[in-house]
Amino acid sequence: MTGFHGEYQSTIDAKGRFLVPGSLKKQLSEGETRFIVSRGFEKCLTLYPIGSWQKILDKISQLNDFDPKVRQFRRQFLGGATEVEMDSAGRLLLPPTLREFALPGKEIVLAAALDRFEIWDASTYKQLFEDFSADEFSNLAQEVMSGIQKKD
Amino acid sequence: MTGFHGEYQSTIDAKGRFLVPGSLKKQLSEGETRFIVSRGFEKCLTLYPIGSWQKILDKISQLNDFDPKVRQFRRQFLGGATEVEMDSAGRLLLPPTLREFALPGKEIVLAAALDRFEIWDASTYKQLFEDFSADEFSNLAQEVMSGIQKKD
DNA sequence: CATTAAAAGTGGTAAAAAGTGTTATTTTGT
DNA sequence: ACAAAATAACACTTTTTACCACTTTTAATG
Repeated sequence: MTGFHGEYQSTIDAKGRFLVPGSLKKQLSEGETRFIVSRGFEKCLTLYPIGSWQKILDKISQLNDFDPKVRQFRRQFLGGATEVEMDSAGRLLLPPTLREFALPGKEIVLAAALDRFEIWDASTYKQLFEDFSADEFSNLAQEVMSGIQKKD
Repeated sequence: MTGFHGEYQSTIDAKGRFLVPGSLKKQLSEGETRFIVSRGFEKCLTLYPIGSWQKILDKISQLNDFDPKVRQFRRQFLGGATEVEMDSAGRLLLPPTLREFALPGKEIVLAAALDRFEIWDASTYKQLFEDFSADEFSNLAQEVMSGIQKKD
């Protein structure tokens, strides 16, 4: 089953680590301790269990790197993608360049996103919802979901 | 699997050397200390482990060298390509011409790019991401990943 | 040429910083 | 209240940094 769910808070310690919340860990397979962190599309990071990442990487490595657009995309997407592993206490160490990119504060939010998680700065994340009215939400939902064919 | 990952910072010392970060070294095979550095397509350098370089070289040598365009490409691509070897302390010495080409400052970033690394001036690299909106990114992603065909 | 001076390259070391692991204490949920 | 999880504090190891010393190469000069 590859659909994560939930929204968790954590804090980054003095060494740049954060504790993976226990309730999130329960969604991971036994011994699933390795991840890839990378820049997200918005000002957040993305946390891929190693399996989810591999699928994406396979696709990208088939692209033609002599195409400048491919290179630009690759840099945005792959640049920064770093493997991290939970330590004995269930913590993850974030690479400095990525922390600078998306996590100005110590408080973070881990939000499930299909087969991966997004890591947000807590206040940035909160802002996302405050800036977004119920109406806007409803309209967006309609727009986005209308193109989807129902499966049976 | 030859997919490098990660993004690392380093600094060039007075003699033009930089220390290969320990976490990057872990991704290299035992005794893999020789590399080829060359000009990248954009304002960066490319660092090929000797094996990755060989693959590209093989491709290029299959091109028809009686075609003047091929010869021009070959010169451009191979020109500047220099072999470098890690010293006893795990440092790499950069050829002056290449440093002038892409690395104005002392702070650099090494970013994984599939089977090789790109070496960027730190502030140039940071700029890459700051100048790039989430919208542009997702458009590019869509374009590149969906068959690569769409032109305008 | 031979000699010297300057520059470039190589290697090593000590101090600082970063990363890792452990334990104890507090908080939380059941 | 109890067990599990989160926090905080600390000790220890490894890596990185910033120097310094030495060798080799290059260039320059008499």
